[in-house]
Amino acid sequence: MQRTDYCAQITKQDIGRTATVMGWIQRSRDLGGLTFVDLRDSSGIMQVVFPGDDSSLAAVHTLGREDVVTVTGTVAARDTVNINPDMITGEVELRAEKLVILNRARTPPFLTEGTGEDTTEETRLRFRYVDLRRERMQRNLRLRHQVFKMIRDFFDKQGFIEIETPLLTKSTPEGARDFLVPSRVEPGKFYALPQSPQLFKQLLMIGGIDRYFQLAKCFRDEDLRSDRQPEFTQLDLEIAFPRGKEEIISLLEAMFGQLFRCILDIQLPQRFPCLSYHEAIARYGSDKPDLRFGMEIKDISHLVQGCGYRIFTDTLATGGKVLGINACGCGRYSRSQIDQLQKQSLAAGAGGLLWIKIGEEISSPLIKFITTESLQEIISVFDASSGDLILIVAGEGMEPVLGSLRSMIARQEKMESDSWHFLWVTDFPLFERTEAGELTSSHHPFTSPNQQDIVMLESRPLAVLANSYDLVLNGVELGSGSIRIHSRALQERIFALLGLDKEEMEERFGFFLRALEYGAPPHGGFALGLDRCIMMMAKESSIRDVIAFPKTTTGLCPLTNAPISVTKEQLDELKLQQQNEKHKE
RNA sequence: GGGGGCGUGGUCUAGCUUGGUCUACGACGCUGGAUUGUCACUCCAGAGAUCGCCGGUUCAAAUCCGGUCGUCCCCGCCA
Repeated sequence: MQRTDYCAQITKQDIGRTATVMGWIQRSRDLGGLTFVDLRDSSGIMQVVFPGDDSSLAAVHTLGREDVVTVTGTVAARDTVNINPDMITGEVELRAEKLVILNRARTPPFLTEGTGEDTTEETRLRFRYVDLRRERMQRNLRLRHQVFKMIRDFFDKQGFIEIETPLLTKSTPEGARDFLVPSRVEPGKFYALPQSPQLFKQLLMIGGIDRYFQLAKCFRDEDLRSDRQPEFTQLDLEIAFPRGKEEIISLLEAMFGQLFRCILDIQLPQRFPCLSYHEAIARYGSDKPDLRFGMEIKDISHLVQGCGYRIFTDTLATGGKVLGINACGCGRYSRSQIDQLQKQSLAAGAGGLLWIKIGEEISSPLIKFITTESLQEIISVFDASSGDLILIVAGEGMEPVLGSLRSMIARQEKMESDSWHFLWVTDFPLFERTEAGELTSSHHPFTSPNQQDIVMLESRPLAVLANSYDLVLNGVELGSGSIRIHSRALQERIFALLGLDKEEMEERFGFFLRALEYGAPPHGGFALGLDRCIMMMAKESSIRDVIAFPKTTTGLCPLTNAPISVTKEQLDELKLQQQNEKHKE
């Protein structure tokens, strides 16, 4: 028997016709003389009816969940009273005439109905092949495919070509920890799996590829989170001779516009708003602000200048600022809820948290220290009214403290509306200072500085801005890009500032520096975390729900049990020795 | 590297605070039977658990303590 139809595609138009469907038993309701079976395939579910008087169909009584069958029968209309409005195929049913059991299934560890909330994620992953049958996972994987396909088509139309870059490549000891692969032919030497195809795509530009993209697998050996996996997929792209960052920005806006319109039926604005890094920090306390809600940071330094309150005057005297946000509607917060906010502020690095609660009357620890007029001025700056709570922090660089309070409150107060706020963040500092006091690239060392800042690279490196752009959606960083350095001399200056001497430069990046000397065109590009994008489009809270076979937070695969020990022979072949466990200390 | 939550039949869970009544609750699932319009079918009967693992305290441990493993969340980390 050959399949003629998919379950959920059978409609009233097919009534009277013979159909053969194949799939899994979702559920069967055996009434004795009459049996109903919900049959599921990749398209969905339809009801199959088995009459009791046909002995050739007697096997229906033995069917269990997830058994695999093929059924031939006649499509029939259901009587009006029997129509199930909750089912896509609820107006029809298949009257079975022939049943073949293709395969029996052991009782599954969980039901494939529902979204999986009724079992643990570990069990879902161990039996992923069963878990994937549920509608939610089928939908997510289909969405993932649609996104991939649409991206490929989009960039193809824009003149890009997809080129694969090596997975066995060279460790560039900067950034995340590499996954290493030992070389058999060169004992003691290792390949690294790419953290991104960064250098290869730049080499492709130098190689005369005008527009490159790749749906690239990337690997980073760092601790995992609900939005991080050790291997993940990024949309990597690069163009030669760009019309500045503007060209790349508008390409991505067009791409997202199409994705959201065609896949989610959502119309995005043609242009996404843009904030400079400094503006983002000043207004939202974050370089990836969530614009689904307001609660902007306000500087009230000028209002409290002469108030005489020690904490304020001391802060202002040492160059700090007095900043605050208005937690709208949080005026009802109890002492312990405010304590919670205070704890969060201390954890985020503030010396303390001051508050003004506006209710029937105004209560605040500040009342003793500042005049009623100043208090009223502050309240009006925040546009606060009864029921609001103003949170104030004093110090230097306190914006991120308020940023973290801002997101904490938004989450608590459910201010995160069901909307899509894309945002570009540009003009990041090219460098930042590590704890050890060294300079490090805030993006990556191939990012070009703003043209006019190049003169102060050595004199005031922290003031140099990068020709870069991050894309943020609802407070989540989706990706980042930049116009790259295409001159060897400038690239070497950057490396030198990062503390690399000539020898290290040659060893790590010699091949690349050389390539820059052979006619490297100006170029720039972008890298976008696709798993994260798809997670958000699917409204999932974990990246694992949009990846077919993800790893646990400890990097294990409950399905295959990877990673596992290898044999002595395998290690010998690679000239590797296992360190004795006892030597760990 | 650090902090926190969780671990009890196939699955999800109650019990743990205050050890004994636990011969471990319930639901779903499973097995057998009945059942001709169900769609969370219904009804009857039944099976199924070394309470993650190791050790300690105690007359007595699912329960208290220590360790360990697994898992999830967060900080660090993720150029």
